[in-house]
Amino acid sequence: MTSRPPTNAELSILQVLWAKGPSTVRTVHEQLHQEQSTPTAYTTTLKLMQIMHDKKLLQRDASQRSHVYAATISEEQAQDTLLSGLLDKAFDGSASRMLMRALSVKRSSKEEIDEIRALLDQYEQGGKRP
Amino acid sequence: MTSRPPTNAELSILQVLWAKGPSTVRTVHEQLHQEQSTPTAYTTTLKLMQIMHDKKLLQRDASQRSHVYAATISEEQAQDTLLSGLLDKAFDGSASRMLMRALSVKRSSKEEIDEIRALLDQYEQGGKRP
DNA sequence: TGACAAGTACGAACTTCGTCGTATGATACG
DNA sequence: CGTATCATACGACGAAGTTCGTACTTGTCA
Repeated sequence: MTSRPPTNAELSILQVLWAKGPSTVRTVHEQLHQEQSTPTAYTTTLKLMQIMHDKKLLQRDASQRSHVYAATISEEQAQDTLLSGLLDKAFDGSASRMLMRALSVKRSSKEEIDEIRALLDQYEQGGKRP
Repeated sequence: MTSRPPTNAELSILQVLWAKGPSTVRTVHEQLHQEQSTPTAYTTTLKLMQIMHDKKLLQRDASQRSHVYAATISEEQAQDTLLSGLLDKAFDGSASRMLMRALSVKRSSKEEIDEIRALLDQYEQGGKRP
């Protein structure tokens, strides 16, 4: 029953919805249109969102002529799905190994490094458990 | 020229090759066969590896009857490709944001946390740059 | 040498994703 | 009212990935 992680196109749509809250297809499409280097047709966005509704990735209010869609999963949930997939597939489940590569890829600033340290401290304090 | 990241099936094959070094299709297939919950036919592995050779993901020595294949990219390179894709797509390029989710997903041990801290120290010292 | 084992090559089918065109229905407004 | 506008629904298609069957080639060995 575990459905697949959101695809790229789905993720783009979800991101608009997370940022703007419940929106019509028109709104989402226009936002994407600005971001995309090679924009797509309106009906592409529409179909994608309909499919996502079938997949329960979106819920919709069809009481108005222009249906209003909202994400059914949070950004964090989506990130977790994607991340744990990658963690398992490519890093043997090791978060530290993954971070090591992430740092090598990303060339993080001193600020970000410090932020990560703070995160670790916080994690050790808060998220403790038997 | 930037080709796509390796797919899941391709990644499985690469992992065998990374672990065992240059190998025949037979060797790779038998290894996968053990790991897979629903094993695939020999010719599937063969075809995949042929395609990967076309894509330059594998190189091969065809001097013997059983061709010997080897990965043309390192595990680290593949991880970087996958990771930077996910970082861009889902985390707005922020390594710290990603780590935060990774920790929440993975429930890391104290040992792993310490390891990450060590990594950060090392990163700050070594990889310094203007 | 002839038959069997084991290898490669290749085409075909199926799935998922992403794309779009077109049909059809509702709304507004002159 | 009639027509232009804007929405949804839906079918089709191409690319990519994955799977497998089958044909062909090559080596082995009794």
